[in-house]
Amino acid sequence: MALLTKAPKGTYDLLPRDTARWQAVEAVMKSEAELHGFREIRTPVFEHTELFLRGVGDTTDVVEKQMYTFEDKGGRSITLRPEGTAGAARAMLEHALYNEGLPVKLYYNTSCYRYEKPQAGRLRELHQFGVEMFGAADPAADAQVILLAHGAIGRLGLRNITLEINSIGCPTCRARYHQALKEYFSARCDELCETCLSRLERNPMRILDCKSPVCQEIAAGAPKILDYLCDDCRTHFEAVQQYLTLAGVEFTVNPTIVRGLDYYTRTVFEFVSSEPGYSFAIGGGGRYDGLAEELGGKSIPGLGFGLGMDRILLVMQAQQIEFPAEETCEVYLASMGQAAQQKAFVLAQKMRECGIAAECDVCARGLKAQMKYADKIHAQYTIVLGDDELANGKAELKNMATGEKKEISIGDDFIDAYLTLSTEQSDLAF
RNA sequence: GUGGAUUUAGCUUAGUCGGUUAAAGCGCCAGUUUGUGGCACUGGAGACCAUCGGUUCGAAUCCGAUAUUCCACCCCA
Repeated sequence: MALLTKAPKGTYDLLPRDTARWQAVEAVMKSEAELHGFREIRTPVFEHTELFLRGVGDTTDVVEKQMYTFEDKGGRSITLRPEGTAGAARAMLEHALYNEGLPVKLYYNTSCYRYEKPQAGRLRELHQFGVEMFGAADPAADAQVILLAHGAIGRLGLRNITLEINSIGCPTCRARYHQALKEYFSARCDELCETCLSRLERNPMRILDCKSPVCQEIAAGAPKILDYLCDDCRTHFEAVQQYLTLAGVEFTVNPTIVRGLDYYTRTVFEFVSSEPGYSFAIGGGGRYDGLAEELGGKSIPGLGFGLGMDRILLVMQAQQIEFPAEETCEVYLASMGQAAQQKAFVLAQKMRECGIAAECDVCARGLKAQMKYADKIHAQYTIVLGDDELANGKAELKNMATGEKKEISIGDDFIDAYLTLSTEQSDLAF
């Protein structure tokens, strides 16, 4: 039992009682993306391993330590996608979507896989909503993509989320900055903590947000990325901020945002939750102007973001954000005896054919049990059928909220009678 | 990957110093005189006490390993 009835580590089941909220969140994302002119793309769960080595970067933690990679029966090295951008970029290039007019604007809602050590909001199967825009190099594109994520987060009603942005420059100016950082920290390497010593070579920018007080003090005097941006990158970053300000979006510039994927250039951003117990990034993204070329395609700029659906749902739950009511049964047809059960069966199906959510007994239970069930599923109306009703061709339509009953025909005019009565009732409610 | 905690019915928990049929609330199923939900009452089902092993006459309880979830790192959505 222990093994067979337990979902694998770092995964979980989405149960019927939870799917409605997910659908609600997904609907907001989809709607916001489509408002911005993005269209859905669905790519395979697995790709050639090479795609992520080249695209995401073979020295990143995600690629080095966290990929689900295996050899298939044909000897190919296959990897479950650890993120969504590489696959979308691959598909865009493969199908030459850039010939259908620029920019190419894509969105997706998919699961990603990373071999993580799980914690709350850190899973091995995670769900991301993401968008990618290709062929737009202008800062207005950066601002629009950020605006899209910002809009979706706002529409969901999330609170305590801050937008943090940074520019990590182009490969040229970033290399100069890394060099300057290395020189600065190397001079004081005997004071740095052990972790930061290892960061010195791998990713010196990480030292900037080390939690050790000593490192923080040293980092405070370190060179700033923004001072090392080339003119083009600086102008671009300033323009992005200007657009965001024009749009009335609040943000802070956080020079320590680095992002863990190699493909990023220039603008990077994160949406960070400060909800107590849930202080993590619920989404992030940036520009990746070199990605398409790195994948062997034509040089085409790009940018996008990923929002962590699992984390967003966690925060929404923590903030007790209300979700729209679930679809519930409209009419429950209770019955007593076989003839009535058959009649209920037929009437329920007739209602469904007219688009009315109807249920009837399929457990051959007693009337009381059926009424309890109708209550449990929040049926709006019930109708009880028995020998008397079958004989008279009439039954009572009961409003479960008010207890009010009205006579209803169960003959050929049943649907019409129901529609008339239920309309009258809802009119009364207003 | 490192360090620390957690684990008892579907859920939330109690369980004394190791002592025999592991307890409660909620939920589920059924009944409360034969045709109507919510309230109340009564009853029932449901737990190899995470798993495997060890100590012991005896383990939910002590020890070990493994697993799970969570926390801090690492990293990230």
